[in-house]
Amino acid sequence: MECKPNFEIDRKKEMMAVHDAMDVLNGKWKIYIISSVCHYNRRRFSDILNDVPGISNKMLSKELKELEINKLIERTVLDTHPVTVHYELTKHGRTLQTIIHNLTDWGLEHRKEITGRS
Amino acid sequence: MECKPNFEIDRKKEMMAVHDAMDVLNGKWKIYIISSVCHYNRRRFSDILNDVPGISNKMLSKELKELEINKLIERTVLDTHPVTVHYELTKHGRTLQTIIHNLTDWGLEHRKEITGRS
DNA sequence: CTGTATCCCATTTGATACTG
DNA sequence: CAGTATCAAATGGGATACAG
Repeated sequence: MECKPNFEIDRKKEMMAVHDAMDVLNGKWKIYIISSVCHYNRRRFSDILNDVPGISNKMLSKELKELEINKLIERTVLDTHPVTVHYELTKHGRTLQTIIHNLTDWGLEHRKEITGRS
Repeated sequence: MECKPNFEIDRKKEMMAVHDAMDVLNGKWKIYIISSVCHYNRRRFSDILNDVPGISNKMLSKELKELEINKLIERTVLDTHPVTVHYELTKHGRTLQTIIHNLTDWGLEHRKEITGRS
């Protein structure tokens, strides 16, 4: 088994990469926020607040900041009175669509599996 | 836009499915545990403890139970002294490989994006 | 409208010790 | 080896009030 050493290194790298990805999607709300913004292309703070059932303004604010730091969404302040703020996915953020789609498919299959082929 | 209503229903369903999936992968350790078990096909408690850096036996025990409840892993007790316990992925658990692979790829790209094309 | 600041509770996680 | 028990600490998250 001369492939074993590389095998191990690859596994470390894989774990790190998965960790990076999960870190970004972590928390109770991020995927829903992304889903909301992605779905409408461009969305305001209070719109997202309505889109995501149960989220508080505090949490939304916090999560949006983290998503911005991770360059997944872009925040645009419009000079209106009172101010309007748009959020939209960056190009990088849109690359998450594949993952969200996979998670959706898997989630549907999983529910079947757990509930016994409902 | 006569497609709007279905659009909305689909979004709810999608959110629910993604939620189901994230629920299962939730917590700090599950994906690493899955990754470990998957990688070696069959793995013992203490092996996983070593594979996943930083995890405590309490957490490992708890996470393994949840994974078992969700039918992602199977626990086998061998009648040795002292007892040996094997964990392996179920067929359903193995379907997570696609997602883990996607997360890995995305994580690598994300790191490039954040660190500025390292 | 778009947030920020507090306060406070619940859940999660870690450290350590112990059991069959 | 494969866990459990217990206590303590950290974190997450809701409610409410307030600010630009």
